[in-house]
Amino acid sequence: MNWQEVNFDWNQVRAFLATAEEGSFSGAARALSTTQPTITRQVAGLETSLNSLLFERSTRGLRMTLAGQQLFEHVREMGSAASRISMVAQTFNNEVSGEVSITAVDTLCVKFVAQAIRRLKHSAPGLTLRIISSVQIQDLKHRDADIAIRHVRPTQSSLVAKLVGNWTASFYAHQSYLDQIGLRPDSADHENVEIIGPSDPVQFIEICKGRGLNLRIDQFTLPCTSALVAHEMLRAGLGAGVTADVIAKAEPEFVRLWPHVPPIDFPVWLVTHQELHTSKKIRVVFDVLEQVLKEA
Amino acid sequence: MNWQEVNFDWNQVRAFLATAEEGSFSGAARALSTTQPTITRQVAGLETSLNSLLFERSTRGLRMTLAGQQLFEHVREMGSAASRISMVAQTFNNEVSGEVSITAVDTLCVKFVAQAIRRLKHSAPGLTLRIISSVQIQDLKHRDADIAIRHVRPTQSSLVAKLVGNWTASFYAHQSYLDQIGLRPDSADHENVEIIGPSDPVQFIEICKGRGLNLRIDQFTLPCTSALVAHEMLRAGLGAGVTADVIAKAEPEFVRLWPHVPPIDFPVWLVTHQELHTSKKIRVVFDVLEQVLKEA
DNA sequence: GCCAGTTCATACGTTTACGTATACCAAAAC
DNA sequence: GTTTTGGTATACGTAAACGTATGAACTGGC
Repeated sequence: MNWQEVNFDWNQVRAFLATAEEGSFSGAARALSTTQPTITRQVAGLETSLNSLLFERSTRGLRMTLAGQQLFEHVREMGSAASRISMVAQTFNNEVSGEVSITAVDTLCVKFVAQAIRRLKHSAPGLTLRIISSVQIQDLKHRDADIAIRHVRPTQSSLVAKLVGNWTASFYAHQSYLDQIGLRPDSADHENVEIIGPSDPVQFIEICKGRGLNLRIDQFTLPCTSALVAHEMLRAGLGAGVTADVIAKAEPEFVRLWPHVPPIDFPVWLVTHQELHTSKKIRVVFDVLEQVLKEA
Repeated sequence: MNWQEVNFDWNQVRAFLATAEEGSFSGAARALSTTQPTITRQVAGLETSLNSLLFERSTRGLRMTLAGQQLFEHVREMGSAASRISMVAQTFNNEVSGEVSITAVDTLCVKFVAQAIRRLKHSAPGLTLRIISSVQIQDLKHRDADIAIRHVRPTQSSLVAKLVGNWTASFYAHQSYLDQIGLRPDSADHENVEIIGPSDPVQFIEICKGRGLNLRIDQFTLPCTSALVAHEMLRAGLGAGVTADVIAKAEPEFVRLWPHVPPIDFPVWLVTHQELHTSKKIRVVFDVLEQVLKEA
């Protein structure tokens, strides 16, 4: 390594990375558990070392310069490597204690992750589980979460994934809703059914059409961004919607609709970072989650 | 980025990298232009943060632990990214001043790099050229040099290379040596000729055999690790040896031997890092070197 | 239009990390 | 055997970086 040319402060690079990610000095300070003047100083110091302006400052925030954008790519790679360092170091710790974070769709969090936590409370009492129920996919590569439950096969080579099941989902409605609109469970009628569904129904309509079910866009009267909210809407008898069969079977009042429509099947993947997979505490949680999901 | 988990000091990682590369805290301190207590502290701090011992200390030096070795891989990648940051930042500087380092076999340094320097002295007076004449190939990726003259096509994708010539090399000896051993220039006799050659002649003998010249290993009485030293030995009339024709033709007393042996041909590549190729000052030197080498 | 909640910039006292100096140890050179 | 030359560890005064406090400017809700 030619340290003559690489003579800038690496912590200042870290400040730059956090600032770029958070969009402000103050935000970076919060993320790094430090103060805004420190971040401001560090970024200014890096700008001096590299002899380039990284951000244009204004009273209402920052804008990255062209130079900053070009450097950002490599700065992010530095951050990725730093992330891997912390993960590999985790590996050396054989104690099953501390925190493990899990991300999944909220309905799964409620049912299966809760079940996993219950079991771990006995077998690994020192463990704290952080649940990140998120609609958008969390970035495992940068360690936003340790373990994820996903329904598509991960493509990144740095992740290890295990297929723990192939589940199915069907249309359901609460008995009270059927009574209300006067629909018989075995009826194929779907003209006047209101659908509780995703906020962007276009793609969803296509999937249904492939299965012989033609829905109109105006039937999607209750778009929900959260699957858990959608589930509660179903239970409240406000319409019909798609639910995983394993979840619906726990609700005695849920009635499956349109038996002629074949269920939608989807895989269930348990995913973690390859560096973390050898960590004892991650492994323990991973294995329990696998067990719980396979039992479903 | 999850800064909760990546909570170590990045400068301490830099200290670890330098220590691992240099093999000692003191060496790392010299490389980073700081002091040994600082490096010792920083590495100790990293060991605390990562909760792993990185080096086993003894009074006569260090030995990296298994944990250190496993982490080193990612630490090095962090260093590579840091290196790229400095290179990209160079790019923004449009002034043709400062330092540019060139690495090449020493004979080429003497003849062509010197010629390039002479031209640059007029066109770019603010420039300082550092010449790294090295037998082993310098690591351009980590910026041990900015520009290299090589005789094999570089394989690394992060390097840009330009073919500036296809040169030939033949056997030469000084007139005085021929007089001494009584060899006629057009003679095919090579039984009693002493060869000034590489320190490891086995591979070299194979190449000669392929060209119809059978040399014995005991003829290599003057192995040289430096091409420049070998050249001076030739000039001093101590034996025969292979020299690039473009270099030999500047020596009026050099006589080409064994015309029946076809010349060895080899490519001449001018190489730099892809990130550096857009830097103004690097570009200026690169272009002059290209010009000089193509004229040869 | 005003006020609460942002943002970045700046001044100043305190803490932290650095460099100097030195002790100590082991292997190589004399 | 002694000296030289490498290395790490530790103590302590100094200098650099940090956090607190505060100011100025802009946004958005009321």
